Amino acid sequence: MELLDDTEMARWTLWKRATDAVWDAIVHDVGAATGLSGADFAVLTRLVELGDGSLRQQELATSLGWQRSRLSRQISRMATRGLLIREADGAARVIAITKAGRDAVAEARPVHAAAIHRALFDSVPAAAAEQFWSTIATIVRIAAE
Amino acid sequence: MELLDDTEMARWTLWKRATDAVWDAIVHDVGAATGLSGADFAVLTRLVELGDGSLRQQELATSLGWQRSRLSRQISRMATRGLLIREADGAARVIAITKAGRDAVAEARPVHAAAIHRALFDSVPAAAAEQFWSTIATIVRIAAE
DNA sequence: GAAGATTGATCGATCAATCTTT
DNA sequence: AAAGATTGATCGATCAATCTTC
Repeated sequence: MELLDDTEMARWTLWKRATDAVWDAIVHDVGAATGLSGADFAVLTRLVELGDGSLRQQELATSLGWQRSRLSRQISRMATRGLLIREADGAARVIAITKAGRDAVAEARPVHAAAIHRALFDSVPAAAAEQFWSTIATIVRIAAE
Repeated sequence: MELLDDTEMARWTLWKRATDAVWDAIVHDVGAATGLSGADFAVLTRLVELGDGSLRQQELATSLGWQRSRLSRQISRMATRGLLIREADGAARVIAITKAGRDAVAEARPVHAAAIHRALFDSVPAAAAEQFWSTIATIVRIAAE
């Protein structure tokens, strides 16, 4: 029945604040520049990178790690805003990015990249980078078990 | 107008997955053991640690870094469940933990601590710890600017 | 009926507007 | 009016139930 000691509590608080602050900074910058939410951006980049503009909804869900219903609603909202369209293919749906969606993601990407550099990469000293990123990789592996 | 190169993209994806996985693991374990959400747990531990059981709503909001309205609604839900009570003090409110709230947080704390160890601390090699946590501290400082 | 997707119900978060006490 | 808090409206997330196409 152990609890966290002071150092551990401080480290946990630090971790929580760091992870929130990085995400908030990126969402803020991308949103301010383009009006896209984190979810919007995630969907659009997958369409462009994995599917060259279109993907089956199923594949999109898998690559995002989202529930079907969440993606369905997200797509509805994005379709309303003209960022993508839904095309039927039998029982399946193919989601295709529109011109407006491509424009938005093209505008967002450099902002996204710059925000990640500023909020995250720039704080990791070059000398510590290897070690740091390998630790993060270990965390993913263990935490997701 | 730079974008992320492959290594950077991989690192960013890794970071996002690691931070999500750690939080999800902790929320899952605490929720499964006690029925408390991350927000419930955050509120209750502040009451106990900062206020020895009760705090002005204002102070609670500040220490959580939450908007007034969010806290107000969270407190309403928690009061309904008997985890705390609201007491008027002029225009202010004093939030006091109940017996049920104390029991819940007492049950949750060791689970929370164990989850943090497993999902986060155990993945940071002792030899890299100093360096790692000081990098996280730098990230907080820079990202939150 | 199995695979793929959407919908209803409900909960949680946020903004702006409002109410209350001093 | 200022400080403290709540409420209405709306958006987003999740679960279970439902609809559609094969």
